[in-house]
Amino acid sequence: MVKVRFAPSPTGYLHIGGARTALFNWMYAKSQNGTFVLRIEDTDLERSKQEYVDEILDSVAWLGMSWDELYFQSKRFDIYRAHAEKLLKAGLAYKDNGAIFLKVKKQEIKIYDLIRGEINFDTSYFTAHNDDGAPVLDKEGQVVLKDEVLIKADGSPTYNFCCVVDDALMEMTCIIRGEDHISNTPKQILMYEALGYKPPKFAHLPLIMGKDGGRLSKRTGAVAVSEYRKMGFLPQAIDNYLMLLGWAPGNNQEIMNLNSAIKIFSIKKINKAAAVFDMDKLKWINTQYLKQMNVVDVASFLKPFLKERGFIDESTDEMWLQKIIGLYKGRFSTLDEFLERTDFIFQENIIIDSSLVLKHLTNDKKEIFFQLAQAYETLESFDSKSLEAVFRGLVEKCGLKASDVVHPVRVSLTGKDVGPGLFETMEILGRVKTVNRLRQAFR
RNA sequence: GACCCCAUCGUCUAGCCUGGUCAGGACACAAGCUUUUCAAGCUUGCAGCGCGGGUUCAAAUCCCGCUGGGGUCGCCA
Repeated sequence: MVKVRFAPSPTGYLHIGGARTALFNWMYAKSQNGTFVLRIEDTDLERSKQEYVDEILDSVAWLGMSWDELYFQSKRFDIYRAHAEKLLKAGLAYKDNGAIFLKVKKQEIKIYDLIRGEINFDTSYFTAHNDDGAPVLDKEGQVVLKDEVLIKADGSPTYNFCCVVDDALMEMTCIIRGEDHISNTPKQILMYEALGYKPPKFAHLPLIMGKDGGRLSKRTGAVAVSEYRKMGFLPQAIDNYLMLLGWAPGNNQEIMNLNSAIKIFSIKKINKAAAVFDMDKLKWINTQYLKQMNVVDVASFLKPFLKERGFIDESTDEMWLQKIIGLYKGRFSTLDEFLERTDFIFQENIIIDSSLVLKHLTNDKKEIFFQLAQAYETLESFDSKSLEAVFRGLVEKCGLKASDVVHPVRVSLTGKDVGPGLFETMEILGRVKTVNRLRQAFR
């Protein structure tokens, strides 16, 4: 029976790298019909915050990962202490300055990694080194090994110790975590051995890097899952993108939901090399999911955001909103982009960039704008077909070309020189805003 | 610096284990079609096995070295 865990520390928001680690753990558990545990590593009482715990739990759930068990290390301090005492009694650990240390002797440590194969370490390298890189030696010329802290002087247990005790007690079968933990692994193996527990298997995931090749950070873009949520990414899209970072479903398939993915997921097929996070591809995937969704679902996804900005309220016509979404489907990859393109619909007044005014709202268009406003004001049915018919009629009468008027009108109505079909746009905008904006164009 | 990990188009990757298909797909980019513009869509194009040695009839694939990148060196997690 497979059992794995995601063990975040609530000293910050869940970031995209952590989310991917959680995802691979979750996918592995699900693919093996195993158990997925969420363990909050809040042993650092100073830095751990409840708001981060809430945010992490919320983000994990939002991404569609459900956990079978939930633990908080802060509630298990007595367990860690008991284990330390046991080592003390067995003579494998000692007390010094209030802290409890595990004695480390020189030895080779072999770890088996499901992704990387065998990795070998020598405990001599745990020691401090001189400036020239040589290990510190004692009087007899032996390397001075640095013993591992189990319990700190303030009585709180160390990360490595809690991790080992918990992973052993919770009977984890495989530890899937980031590559940055490789160097912790030999220290932890030592603790497993001292405690008399059999070490689990390990799988160290390649790291996710920013565009600059360095670690993913705020400098290279958003890192918190919650930020992506606010930007209007769909959880399915983020899951899909994240699973592609270091793993491939095969058959040249890329768009794949979690349910299908867990059927074919294999931990051994995970890549060894670090991957660069590519926002463009994430956006593209988000677009793919948005396009697969029907307007009703997109509407319910968008609504909370639109409400928050005061763009819509309870009285907003549902059909009207769906019509807008239908018109813009395929034209936006995230909520942010949607708002960027449709703000003119929701806002009372628009600001037209002066360069667009200069280019499109030239005085020779004044007359046709006047006539259009006049005609639209009294047009019986304000639908795109009628609007277009009137438009073409008037334009021809004025001896103008439709395309020469379409763009200026679009600019006057939307403040943009690009967008969906002009007449559908008018229909959605409605008579009042359309006529007013046509009139205001030359004021 | 020491130790550890890694190395296929600009990016994500398939192929590597079990050497022999013009190294396949996707994003991005470019061009064309379509169109009142944009986007979408369709078509096409550009672009890669880091370098050097081996092993072999044959190497992206196996071995070694180099170079390059990343990670870790806390009584943080």
